[in-house]
Parts: sequence; structure tokens; C-alpha cells
Amino acid sequence: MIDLDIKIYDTLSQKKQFLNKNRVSIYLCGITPYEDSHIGHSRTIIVFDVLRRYLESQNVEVKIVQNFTDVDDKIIQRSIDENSSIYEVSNRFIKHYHRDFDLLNVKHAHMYPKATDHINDIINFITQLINKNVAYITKHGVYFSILKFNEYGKLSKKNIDKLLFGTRVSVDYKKSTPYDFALWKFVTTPPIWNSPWGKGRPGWHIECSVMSSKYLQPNFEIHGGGRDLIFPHHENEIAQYESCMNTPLAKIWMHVGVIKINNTKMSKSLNNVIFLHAILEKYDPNIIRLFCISTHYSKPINYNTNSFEEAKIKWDKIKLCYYELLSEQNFNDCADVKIDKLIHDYDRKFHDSLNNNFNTVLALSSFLSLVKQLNFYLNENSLTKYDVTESLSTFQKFFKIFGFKIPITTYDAKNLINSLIKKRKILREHKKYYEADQVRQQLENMNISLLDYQNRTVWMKK
RNA sequence: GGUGAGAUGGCAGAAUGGUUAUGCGUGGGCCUGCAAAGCCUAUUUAUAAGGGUUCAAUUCCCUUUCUCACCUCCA
Repeated sequence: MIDLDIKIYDTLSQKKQFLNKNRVSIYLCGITPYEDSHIGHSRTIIVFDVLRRYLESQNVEVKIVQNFTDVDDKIIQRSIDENSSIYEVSNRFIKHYHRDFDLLNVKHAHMYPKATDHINDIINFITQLINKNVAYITKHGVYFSILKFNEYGKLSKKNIDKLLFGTRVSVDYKKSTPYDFALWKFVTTPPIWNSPWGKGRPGWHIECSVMSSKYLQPNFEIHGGGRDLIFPHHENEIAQYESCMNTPLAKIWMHVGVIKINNTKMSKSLNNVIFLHAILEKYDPNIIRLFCISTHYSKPINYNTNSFEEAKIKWDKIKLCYYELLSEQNFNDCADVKIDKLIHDYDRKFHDSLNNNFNTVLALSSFLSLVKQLNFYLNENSLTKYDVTESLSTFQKFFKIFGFKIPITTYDAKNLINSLIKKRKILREHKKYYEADQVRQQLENMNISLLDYQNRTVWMKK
């Protein structure tokens, strides 16, 4: 029996914290839908998808809320450029988001709240902040006063005094201190909403505090997002929420490392953004998933042209072993049962790795070791039927947790394939190679390719 | 300048106070109608440099060098 004792590193306390064993609620900062998603987004989303799948496999009840920031300068700019509305822009890219991530076999979040659907909640929240005297009104908008929240900087480990010396932010006469941030901006051009303080639109950070507290219990388990959100976004979320509610927003702040391109930051200005749809045209979604979990989630990934090729090789290895097991017909039922010990060892390593701050890399390597052993036994033809059945079910569990998808082959299809392979085998034994190749072609037309080994033939679905 | 994270074999990338990570690549072998792959085996002093603690350090501590991230919107 495997004990579920999952620890996740918390950015705030800088320690690993235990997760609740029964119920885990996650608020994940989603995307701003002003353009297509890139591989950086996919990493964060996939990491949390695998985490969710893993927890669910351990009978933990998971709830994920993932927002869409559908009002933002970039969306507005795009809508102006296109002479359309922010809703047209955001709806289009939300559609694209789902198109891409459905292909990646990412489970849907339980909710996808949008900022524009929560304007009233946002206004109410800001009102409370004003009443608590931590926000103030200027002629440009409503601002949060970071000096009123004396723990400001605790997440990103920033010292406010030093921060205020910073030269990166120009001192703005509108605000009390340069790092005060807008809760509500007064504007006269659409999109605008009425508020008690004047027409305008919400600031960037307020929606997440509002929606996470609306849909999840106080001090929910995990608040997640990319590393680059730590400051200022998550820092500000904490400030807003905690100065209003006097209770911690989330128990664990979990941050996923960024993807770099040739050791530099991926950014629009450098023109090196790699869009997900472009990768999806070239690579199997399983390969993209494998790429994303092949480095520990907390570390940056340095992407280069080989990255996906390497993930592809790894995936092919796993897939091949799966099909070898599926193709196996010559069971050696005189042999000892080997699989129980193998699976037992693998299971322990696999769970230990994931339980210890979600080390997918180590979990993956334990699976690859299992694959290696199975390949060895397959090659010497020493697996029993029980071994093969158990191995296949281990593969399926593994696929389910990591979200890998393999086309299903029906029972009837399998029978047909096996009978054709048998037919071809006899033809080959009689050196009727032309006819044998015709059978192979017939299978090829069914999208089945064959691999002849010393003592067996393996089929594989393309 | 501040804060944080790093520096592991040819490459990617884990872990660890004492034991082979794993994958790729490379050499050799087996197998082989074709095709493709697989299996076996070998492979390099692998832990940035210097010092300290210790019976023992790649792992802990100190110093140095270097890299990256955040400090402006960013997953």
C-alpha cells in the first residue's frame, strides 16, 4: 500500500508543504487571450494537468479554477488594431486556447472564470479595500497602497525600502509610492464600466484575488502559475486579499519555471516566441507533454532545436514497448512470473518521486527503467501471459497520469491484425516474399506498420 | 544595485553525507528476404575553482569565478 504523502515546494515559506489527502483546490493563473498560446503556456498548463491527474489517481478530489484575463491593454490594443471589440478578440483566442490544449489532451478546468463577468465582484472588493483604508482614489483611478500592507514583498522576498530606491520604475506623481498599483483605472474609451468612483475598468491584479476567493475556500491548497508571475502579480494578489480578509489566500504558492530559447528569454521583441499550434503541426501531442515533464517543473527549460527530437526518441521508445506487449502472442507460461517484483519496485520509485515535490523527471526515469527490463524479457521471450497483462495495465495507468494518448485498437481489429500477421508469417516461411509484402501493405493501409524481430512480429498503429 | 535560482560525463537532465540515475550520442557484437527496429556489451577522471567541517562531500559551511531569472506586461 502506498502512502499518499505529497509535498510541494511553497514559494512563500520556501519549504515543502504537505498537501491535503482528500481534497485539493487549485487556482491557476491562466492566459490573457490576445494571441495564440506558446510553449511557455503549455508547460505551465501541462504541469498542472499532470499534477491534477496524479492526485486524482490517488483518489484526491481536485478542483481547478483557471481564469481568463479578458480585459487588458494588449487585448484592447488588438481590438483597436482590428477595429473590433475586446470580446471578439478574447473569444477568438479563448477558442484557440481550447483548440490547442484539447489536442494536448489537457483536462478541462472545473471553471474558467473571466474578468469581464466579475466586474460587480471586483467593484465590491475594491469598495472593501477603500473602506479598510488600504486603497485610495486619485483623479486617475483607485490605487492600492503597498505601505498599508506591511507584509508587502513577502512572496517575492523584496524589501520595500530597497524597492523604492529602484530606478526601473519611473516615479509617477499620481501615486503615493511608485509601486502602488491600480485597482481601477478611470478611462473614457471602451471598454468601460460604471463604478462608485467613476467610469473605467479594473486593474490587472484584482480579478485573480476576486475570482479565487469567490470560487474557492479561504486558504485553498495551491495557487499556481508561471515563475514570472511572482512579482508583481502574485505579490499584489496577496496584498489585496490578505489586507481585506485577514487570512492567507492560499496554502502553497507553486511556480513553474519559464522556457528559454537558446538560453535567452522568449519574448515578442526578440521575435523568438514559439507558438503551440506550430509545434502541434510537427509533433505528436504526447511528445510535447513529454518535453514539458522532462525537466523538474521548478527549473527553467532551455529550449533548442533538439529538444523535441529528444522527447520524440523517448516517446517512441515507450510507445514501441507498449505495442510490443500488445503484439505479444508467444507467452512463455513455463517461465517464472517476473512482473510483480518489477512493478512493485517501479511503483515505489514512481510514487516517491512524484510525492517529493512532484519530480516528474525521476518518475519518468523509473518508468524507462521498467521499459528497459521489459524489452529485455520480450527479447528473450520469457514473459508469461500474466506478465504481459500486468505490464499493459501498468502502461495504461502511467499513460493516464501523464496524459499520454494512444489510439485504441478494438478487440476485433486486434484479431484481424493478428490473423494477417500469422498469414504473413507462413508466407515468409515459404519464402513467398511478394505475397508477404502484399499482406504487409494491406496492414499498412489500415495504418498498421510491422516490425520483424528475431522470433516475433510487432505491429504498431501509426 | 537588490532578491532568488543555478554551475553534474560528448549532449539533455535527476539524485544523494559513503552504493549504476535515466535518456540520447559514440564503439563493438547479436539478429536480419526487404523495411525498420530491438537486444547485448563497452564508453569518458561527470559533479565550476579554492579552502573548511567530517571516518567519508558532488551533497553541509566559507570565499572566488561564471550563468540565468525577477525587480516594466509576460505562463
